[in-house]
Amino acid sequence: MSNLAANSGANPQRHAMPHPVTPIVALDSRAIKVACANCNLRELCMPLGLSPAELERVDDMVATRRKIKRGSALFRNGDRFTSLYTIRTGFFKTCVASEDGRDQVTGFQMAGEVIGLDGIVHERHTCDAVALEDAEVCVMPFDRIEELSLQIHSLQRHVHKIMSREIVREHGVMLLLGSMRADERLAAFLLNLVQRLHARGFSQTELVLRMTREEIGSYLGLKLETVSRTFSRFVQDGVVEVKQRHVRILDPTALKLIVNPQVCS
Amino acid sequence: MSNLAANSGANPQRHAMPHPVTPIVALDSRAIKVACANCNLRELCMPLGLSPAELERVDDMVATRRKIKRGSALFRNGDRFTSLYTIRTGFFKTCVASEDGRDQVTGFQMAGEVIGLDGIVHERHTCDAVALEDAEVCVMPFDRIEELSLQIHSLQRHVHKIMSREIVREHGVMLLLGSMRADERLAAFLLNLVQRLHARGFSQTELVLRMTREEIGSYLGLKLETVSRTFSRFVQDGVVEVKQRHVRILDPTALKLIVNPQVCS
DNA sequence: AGAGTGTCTTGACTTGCATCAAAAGAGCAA
DNA sequence: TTGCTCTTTTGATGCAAGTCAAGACACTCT
Repeated sequence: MSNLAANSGANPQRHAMPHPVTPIVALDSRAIKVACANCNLRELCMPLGLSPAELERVDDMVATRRKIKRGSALFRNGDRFTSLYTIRTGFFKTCVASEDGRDQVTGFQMAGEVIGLDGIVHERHTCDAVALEDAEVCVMPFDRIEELSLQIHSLQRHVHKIMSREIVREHGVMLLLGSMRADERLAAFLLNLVQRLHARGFSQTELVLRMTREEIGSYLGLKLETVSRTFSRFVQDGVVEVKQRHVRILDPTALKLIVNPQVCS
Repeated sequence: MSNLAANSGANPQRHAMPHPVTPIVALDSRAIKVACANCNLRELCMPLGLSPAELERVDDMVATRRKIKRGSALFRNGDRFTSLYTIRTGFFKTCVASEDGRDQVTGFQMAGEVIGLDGIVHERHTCDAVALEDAEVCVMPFDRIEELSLQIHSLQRHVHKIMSREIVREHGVMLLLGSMRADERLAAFLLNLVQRLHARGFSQTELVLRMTREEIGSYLGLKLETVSRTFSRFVQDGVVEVKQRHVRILDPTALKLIVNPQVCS
């Protein structure tokens, strides 16, 4: 069964990293002075090419940082909207609920990604953001973001891009939910996760799921049993190795082929 | 079968309007000078409370207007992004396609709504916007929008809200696609359409679908046969009257109950 | 009016996923 | 350790929606 089990340390992904990729994310943050200027997530959450002077003002924009314990919420549906949040460490899910209690995970967010955009329209949040592991976020009061965007042109553009990116991402999810089969959905999900992790310096082939089968199912419009069965089928077919939440992708091409039946890429 | 058939004139919805609601939309636009200042869609697409001076500058922002024939595209996936568009008249669908040719309608847009937000991130559009009937849009070059937002604070806020609204709307679609049955989806779809039409001065109970069953199906993650069958079931149950694309809602409460099994509202 | 095309409805059958149920495994506290 | 809970897997069965196919209907163009 290989050494997947051996990776069960505090952060298996780091041990598993097989490439000479500089990790953009330093998960132990004690030593690092917390300021945008020397934050290694900056290129994920801030526009490039800021002058030192501008960087300083952006630093002022980030009011505080906030730690969220695993399982508790950064904000909930109905909460007054005040700020956007950039994830420094940890992993979140966002979910909406219908009046009759059904709920739907709308996304999973990791370091460098921004949450809270849903709150802007009505000055209230319309979904829950729950930490799937102990997390820390930068709190950026939206008033200040708007103020500063008036002065730093590239920040304004950046905010627009972040929102547009979210819209495009959701288009992709709609495509997935509207027209894919269970195995295609799960394959697309795994590829997306691993690609985002890779962009943060982690392995391209190995990952630890921070969410339960039920949460994956909710995101993908499937029941947890279906998620589990589909994982099992992937294992049978030699496409991935799964040990609980540890997943190793053995055959990335096969996964891509599952998502995209005809054309390989 | 009642007078549904009698409504097949040029614009049945207007005849059908039963309330003393001032129509915000004037569908015949010949007489009206086209300028934001006296556009009756302004309160849908622009922030409230602009000064006359500001209004004039907003007018300058709207570079041109553009007519799109039924069936042709305002923009297509891959097109260079330059502008956002506000619909003046007509009806659009937006759709994305996967590499292997499946496609998914991501939304239907009507007068006063803004399309093109998807293009901001990568300066290219990632979906097609196709007119479902002859249409006219206001072309707003995005550069100018950003420029003017620096000066008109409420415009900046407005742009943010429009994007956030789109994100929230898509959350709703994800909930629908991820966790609802066919009848719930179709009921939610009808209620949403009629609600938006009502906000534009049309009937709360009667509407003309501008799209085919297949397009509805694509949007709702269903096959056209399922859409058709579900319509038939609604008719059988006396919830709606359907004659081709003319739909009359006989029992709005029943529709709401279908969407929201437990709690009536 | 008639032919042609695109759209919609309906029926018969199939299937992918949900549901229900049971048991195994992992994690945690006493 | 034992007991408890939460998560995951797997099996048996049912059903909602998909697929395939035929025909009806509506609209357009000659």
